[in-house]
Amino acid sequence: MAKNCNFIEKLRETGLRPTRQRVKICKLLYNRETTFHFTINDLVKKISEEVDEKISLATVYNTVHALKTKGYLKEISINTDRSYFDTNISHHHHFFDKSTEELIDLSDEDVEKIQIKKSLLGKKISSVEVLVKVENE
Amino acid sequence: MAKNCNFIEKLRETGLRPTRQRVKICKLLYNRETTFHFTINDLVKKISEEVDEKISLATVYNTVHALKTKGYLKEISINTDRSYFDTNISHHHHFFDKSTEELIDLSDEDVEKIQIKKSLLGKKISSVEVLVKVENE
DNA sequence: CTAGTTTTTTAGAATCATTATAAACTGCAA
DNA sequence: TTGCAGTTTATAATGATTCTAAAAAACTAG
Repeated sequence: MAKNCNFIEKLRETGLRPTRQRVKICKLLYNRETTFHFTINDLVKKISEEVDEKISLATVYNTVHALKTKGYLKEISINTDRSYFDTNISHHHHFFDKSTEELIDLSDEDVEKIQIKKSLLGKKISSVEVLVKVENE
Repeated sequence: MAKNCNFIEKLRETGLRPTRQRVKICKLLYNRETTFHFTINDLVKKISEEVDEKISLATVYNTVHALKTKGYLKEISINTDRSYFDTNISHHHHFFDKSTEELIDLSDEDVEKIQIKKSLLGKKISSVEVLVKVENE
């Protein structure tokens, strides 16, 4: 789902009906230069500012969840009180700025390859994620 | 706070009054062979099984929070719906078994040193944590 | 030891993010 | 255009966590 693409087709391809609400949310999320890191609250605020139609809170949750399930969004766990989502779905890591509570992408190449020397019997690795917390100097 | 130590002294040293409830919780958490990974819910269950006195939920939360603040517990963010805590406060990483929802320690030596090639102006790194999610093969 | 002060515990209420519900609505295929 | 499965919606429910205010316990000084 790159910039300016046809969200209607994209949604349809993955079996999500391109409803008014979904298309509007997708435009907000993906029609932008850079990746977008957000909490549900951020997104709701953005909708109320930039969308000409009220979208109910439940729909925002439903849509974000559907996009996540279809692989269009990544969920990042920073702390317990709320979920962060990331429109960048490529494999990458994150900085989390404790001062501003913002997430910043760390591309895969920004982190030296991670070697895990231990393995667990009967288990396979499904993901390796690095979270680098930063604060003001 | 190693195995079998005197919790009364330990607590007092950090300015926490060694109340009955705190001492009992500390015994549960630290009087064991291996490190303990738990959610509040796990701990409450353990208390009801192994402690001869009811400890109110608010006290469990208060105590865990106080121990965390004093550096006796580490909080690990895996997902949004609940907090995990770890009695191992040394620098280390984690496996998270998606099948059992269990945390497993990965010692610092089990992970090849992590090099972050990018830095943020005016920010310093306060922690680098690796979370390796695993699932059944 | 004891009175007085401070901290802690407690049950229950409050909060906040998220999920469930069930009725109304909509996209779409026939 | 019609019918129905998929969606949206307002609102209620949930569940983890935090708050509150009163009672209890721990400490301190005399």
